Amino acid sequence: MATIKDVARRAGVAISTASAALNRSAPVSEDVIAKVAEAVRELGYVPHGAAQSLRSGQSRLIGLIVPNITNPHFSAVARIIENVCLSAGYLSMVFSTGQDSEREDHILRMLRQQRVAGLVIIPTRSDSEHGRRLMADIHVPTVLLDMLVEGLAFDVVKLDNVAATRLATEHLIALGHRRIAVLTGIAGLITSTDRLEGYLGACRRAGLPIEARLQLKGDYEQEIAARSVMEIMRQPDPPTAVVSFSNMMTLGALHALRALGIDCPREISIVGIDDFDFADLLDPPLTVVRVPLAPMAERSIGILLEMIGMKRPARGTVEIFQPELIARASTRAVTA
Amino acid sequence: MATIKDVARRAGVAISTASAALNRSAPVSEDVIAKVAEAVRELGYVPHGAAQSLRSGQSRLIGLIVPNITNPHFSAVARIIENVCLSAGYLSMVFSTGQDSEREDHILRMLRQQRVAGLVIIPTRSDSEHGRRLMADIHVPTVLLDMLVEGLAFDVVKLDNVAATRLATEHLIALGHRRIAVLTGIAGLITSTDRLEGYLGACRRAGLPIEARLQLKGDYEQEIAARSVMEIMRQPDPPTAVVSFSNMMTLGALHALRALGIDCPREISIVGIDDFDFADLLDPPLTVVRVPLAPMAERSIGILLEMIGMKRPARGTVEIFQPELIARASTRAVTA
DNA sequence: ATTTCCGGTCGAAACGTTTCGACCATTTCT
DNA sequence: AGAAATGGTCGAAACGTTTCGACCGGAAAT
Repeated sequence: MATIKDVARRAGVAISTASAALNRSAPVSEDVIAKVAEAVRELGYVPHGAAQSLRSGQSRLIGLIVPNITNPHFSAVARIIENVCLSAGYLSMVFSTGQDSEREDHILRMLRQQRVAGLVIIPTRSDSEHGRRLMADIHVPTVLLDMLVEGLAFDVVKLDNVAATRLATEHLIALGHRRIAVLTGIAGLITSTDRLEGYLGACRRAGLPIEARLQLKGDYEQEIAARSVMEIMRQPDPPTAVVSFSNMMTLGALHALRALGIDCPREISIVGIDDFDFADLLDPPLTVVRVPLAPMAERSIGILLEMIGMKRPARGTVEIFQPELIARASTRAVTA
Repeated sequence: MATIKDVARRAGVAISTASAALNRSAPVSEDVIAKVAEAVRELGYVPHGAAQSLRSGQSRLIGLIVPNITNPHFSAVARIIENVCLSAGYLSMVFSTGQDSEREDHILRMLRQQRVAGLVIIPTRSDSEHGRRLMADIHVPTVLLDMLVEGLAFDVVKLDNVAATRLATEHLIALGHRRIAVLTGIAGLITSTDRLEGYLGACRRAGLPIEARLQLKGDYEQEIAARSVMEIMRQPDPPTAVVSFSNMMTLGALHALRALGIDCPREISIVGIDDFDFADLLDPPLTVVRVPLAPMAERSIGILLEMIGMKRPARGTVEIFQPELIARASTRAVTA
């Protein structure tokens, strides 16, 4: 494969001149620029990224770490970040942790080996121990998306999670529901506690009793959510509505209800956090709280590229985006 | 950041010995191995991928190029390939072409700059001109997934596309349908022509008339499919069933029908190629032809890693996987 | 007892870039 | 007219690895 040496020889100039011509990193005559460009074309020269990276000490690689690329929520993020990176001359590398912190370690290590220029992470956990570990393992500019890790100097782009569940819960309350279950997320995650707080706050403000049994176990994935819904619906006094913390858990809940022969929305209402492409094609079309994902993803990669470009350190700023309720058919006034 | 030089100094050995100890590339005493490992731990040394890649002439990067990572079909592929790569010590880099061949060029170029060790591609087109261009641009082991490009020496892993639509069409015919529309894919793609052939063959064998107007325009995405369905359903003598070439187009069709107030499956049956997670939660639960995606993806990356590992050239082999019909509620016997 | 072999270690070259100081003509300033 | 600045070019060093040939001492083979 052709190297810059071949290009230089063909263009009849020194290697350093060819390099300068390619990168416009020093004054070069028009004549030479043209000859170099010509040689590049003829030889099909493509610079060797590893050599550039080694010498210059910078890479054009951006790491993106999400819980699961298979989830429409995260693949949408990946697509946006890929686009922004590509048009800024960077390359994004996406990885799924699968909520496995060992795997997260491994990925982080591989990315470190590649000397990525920066990282966008949707962390698996948000406790301070995990935060410390992240801080220790990461030596490049990093933006946390969707999730705040306690007391860390990373920049963060996130949703107003309290507002998200407040919107959802108040919507149900306005429809007359009084026994509202909530499908919670992984315990300890700030996302989960915030969303729980939004729900609890709305209940309290409406004078609804807070029942522990209505706080269903979940992990943001389908299966456990389905099981939790199964259980509660078999008990006496089942809830008349459910607030789900994620779209995958909403699907799990629908599966469970279908298996039990319970009709949504006639017998139970469901509202989930996070809209997605097919939400309106489901049976029933889902009422959801929409997360402004695209702007959030764009902003996060924007901040990251700015940090990299201007060599500016993390400021620990937190940008918060507001959710919005989209009422469709999975919620309905309670029929006394 | 610590280099192998630091590690060597700390362990009290030569750089080359440290390297040999790390890679087991030459006999090294147990004693030295231990000391080097110790030094690595103490310094938090992580090898510089670019330097390794530059010197050794090989990278541990695998490129994956799909039409759109946002499509559940492709994100599932990405996840599988990521897993296999990671456990084989490689790193996968996923990119979406968005059916844009200029963008595909750009991506290919960037991957070439990174000197990826190999490529898994789901090509945007399959005509021979595109094939030639691919062949010219690609100088690394490559496996084509899901799509055969005419007369090329790449190894290919694909679905039996003719069988897929044959299964779908015969299912509808068995239910008594005689005016069966087909939502076709991008013209010129071998996938599309194969699928069309499967449909036409089934129709012919059943003695159904072939009507050109029933072959609806599509591009594997939602929007155009929706428009095509809108149009045909407004004409006299609309079809009683539709075979869709992709899950996204099936969703588009569903949108269109809903907008027109046409009930599926009462007034029209739909069967789509490619199952996905939510297919059974849609309204109605979708009858689909399942594509054995996981085995296909695993096989493709398996072949690729084998080619890279054994330095064996492409053999131009084609491996074909068989689809399977999953009958759910979107298809129903025609009511005369 | 001499040669051969082998485990273990080392120094140096090489991979393909970027970057820096040096150099040479010109031009511009004083 | 001489000094200083400027545009254009070059050679060489450096980035952090891997790899190769050379070396050494001791064990095995003759």
